Amino acid sequence: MATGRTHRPATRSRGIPEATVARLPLYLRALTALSERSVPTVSSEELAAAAGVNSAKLRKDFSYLGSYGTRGVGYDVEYLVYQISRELGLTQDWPVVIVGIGNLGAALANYGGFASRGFRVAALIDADPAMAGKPVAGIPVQHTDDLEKIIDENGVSIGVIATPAGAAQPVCDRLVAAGVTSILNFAPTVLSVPDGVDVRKVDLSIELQILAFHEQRKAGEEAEAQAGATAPAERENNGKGPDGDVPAVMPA
Amino acid sequence: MATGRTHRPATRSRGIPEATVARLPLYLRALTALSERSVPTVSSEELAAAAGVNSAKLRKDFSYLGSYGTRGVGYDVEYLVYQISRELGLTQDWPVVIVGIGNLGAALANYGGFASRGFRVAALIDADPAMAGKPVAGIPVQHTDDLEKIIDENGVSIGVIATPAGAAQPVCDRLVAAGVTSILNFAPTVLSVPDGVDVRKVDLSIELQILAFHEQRKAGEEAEAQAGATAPAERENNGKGPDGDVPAVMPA
DNA sequence: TGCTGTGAACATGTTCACAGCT
DNA sequence: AGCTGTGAACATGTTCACAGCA
Repeated sequence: MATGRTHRPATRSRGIPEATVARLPLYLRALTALSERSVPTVSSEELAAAAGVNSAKLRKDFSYLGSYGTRGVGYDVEYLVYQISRELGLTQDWPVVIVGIGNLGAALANYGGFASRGFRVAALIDADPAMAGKPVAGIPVQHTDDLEKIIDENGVSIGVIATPAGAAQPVCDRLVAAGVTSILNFAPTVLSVPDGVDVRKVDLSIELQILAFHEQRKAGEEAEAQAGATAPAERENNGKGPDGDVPAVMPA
Repeated sequence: MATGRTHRPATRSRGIPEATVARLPLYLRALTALSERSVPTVSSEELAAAAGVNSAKLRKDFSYLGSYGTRGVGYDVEYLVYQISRELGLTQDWPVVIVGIGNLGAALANYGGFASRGFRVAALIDADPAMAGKPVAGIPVQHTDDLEKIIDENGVSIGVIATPAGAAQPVCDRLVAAGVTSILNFAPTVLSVPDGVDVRKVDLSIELQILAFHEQRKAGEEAEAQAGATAPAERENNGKGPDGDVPAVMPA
């Protein structure tokens, strides 16, 4: 998914699996909480529980970063916090712009989790002239016209798109043209970007739909269990044919 | 993640891979757009492009649902829309509650993508008495005290948590106790739930951190390419110790 | 003794390439 | 001829189980 690029050929492996990268922030959060409670060391078992994964996975994940633990003891909390932060690139400052300051954009601007992790909201951008100058989360909203200038002056390489679906691709194109190489997209659209640009998508309704799928399956299992005995081999219809039950057409 | 549970032991397979389930909403969205433009059929190639995946994957995904295409022709748009909707459980109505009506909760309440997919926001719930009665997205906010009653009266099985991190687990417990079996969690916490309850997590800052990782890697590769020669085998620093920069503090 | 670190077995997911139907 | 549907090869991710170090 839009992510990988050329492998690191020379030097050492440095190939941290994508699945591991996705869990590092989780570990980091758990470790930060321990750090605040001044806990000096944790075992893989304890930390795994706090992060909601199993300990074998956690140890394997950490093994990709290096040998940061001590056998018979566990991991030094502060040291691990530092190593993971560095690995994730959080020891540097990442200026971020948020484009589209509606409900969601405002929520993102106010979200504390960004600032505390090295992300700095450098600017808020919206297409509505009425918004211009209005402060959101203490930051004045700027107009889309100045997008390129803003990106350039702040050295922004990460952009967040929280516009309506229709505006997302044009905004994306402008961000990329202005030099942004990583995009977090909240608009319900597939963005197309040139090679070398990473896109991650967060889609609220997709998550709900996945839940609905499992929810439905639970209900089905109950019914099945009640009915006793062998379930009726799944709606037979399946043989194909635009017949079957039910006409067609979606809600909308 | 948090999703799977006991495998279906008996009966027939009906095992749609999790990865496929996660893509069905994507296909559905692309198909709905085609449907609106009254396009009667699509090839796997076209649909795959619209959904941002490759065509082999799409065909494999559909093959788990059944043989819904026509060789030499493609897929009937309306028919597929219906089949996927049914598979995802979207042909039925899913009442949903949103707990925590801050910026994010309000954004969710206003989000059009829910209503258009069979999800109905049955209630908005917040702990702040000052919010009670205030309408958000046309729906009056109710107080947390009535949570159980609301769940019960509306037959809610899906809950969305958009509270601050600290409130998430208690809210989750109450939702589960009241009968909710699927939870979409926006709070930056690991929720623990009993068996049989599904949790999906959407974490804004985690996504940014993953982007930062790749962004950093890009920068590193450039530098390396410029500098030529072997990279300086990992910052030696930090022989352990509570030095480091390391910010700290949890989101909120 | 008690933990980490990791090879090896297993499970899941993706891609290829082509047989088979329309 | 043109497309779907799918076995088989491959790639990635997870879990097991234990060797090896503190």
